[in-house]
Amino acid sequence: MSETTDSLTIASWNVNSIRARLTNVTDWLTSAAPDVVCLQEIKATEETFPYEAIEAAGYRAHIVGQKSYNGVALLSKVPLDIRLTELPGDPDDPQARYIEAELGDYIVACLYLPNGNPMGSEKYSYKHAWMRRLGARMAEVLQEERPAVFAGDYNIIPEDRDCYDPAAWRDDALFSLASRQEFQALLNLGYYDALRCLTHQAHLYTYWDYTGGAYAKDNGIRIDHLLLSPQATDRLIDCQVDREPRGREKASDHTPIIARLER
DNA sequence: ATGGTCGGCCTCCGA
Repeated sequence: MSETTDSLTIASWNVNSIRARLTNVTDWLTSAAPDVVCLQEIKATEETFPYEAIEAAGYRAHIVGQKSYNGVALLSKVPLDIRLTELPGDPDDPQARYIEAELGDYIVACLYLPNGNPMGSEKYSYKHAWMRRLGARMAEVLQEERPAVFAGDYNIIPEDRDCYDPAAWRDDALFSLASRQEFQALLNLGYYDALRCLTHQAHLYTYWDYTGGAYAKDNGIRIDHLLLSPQATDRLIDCQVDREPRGREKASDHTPIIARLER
């Protein structure tokens, strides 16, 4: 997607360590050049985040960091105002999974929803509690009646067609009936799945496991999503998955998803 | 084919 003056491009990418992925990320920032980039699993803190390299690529970085695990970042070519650095609803939650900003009249949230495996574990109940907190926040934002983009790794496969082998994933926390229902509840608030608004492409997956040559066999799943408020949906021009970074050396297991909206 | 692959970090956990 090339830039135009009257549009805003917003991308989401789980990079699985910003330091291990640095050249892949800066190369992609230079070539794809989105205005705003939501990164997940940066696995870095303010002390270890490579601010200089990101700035050299033309982006200001705002991060919510954590050592070893999780961590989210908002990169932007244009100024934005951070207004939340944690998901409301549990002040004791120590995991770095949420950052929210304003950019003009837009609201942009970058989220890393818990994986939740194995089913029935404390991780699974944490995932579902986190999704209910996210729903409460998304309902609040909806009341502002502004264009809002909730971008991130949702760790949810919404439908059979978003998975190379639905039967194999039936009892996984990414595809359990309860997980899919909780994701549908987010849409039922009044949000739209950007990729499903405009396109009917063959390849919509955003993640391929590192094991077993999954990418070469296209054994993928679609778990990275951009959910849009009605006001953002009205401004949606295009939404694409960019598979190119997944095929490179030292790739993340996820690949970026990008939307273009009227500014 | 009862395995397989990453990243961080410290010999295992999370994905």
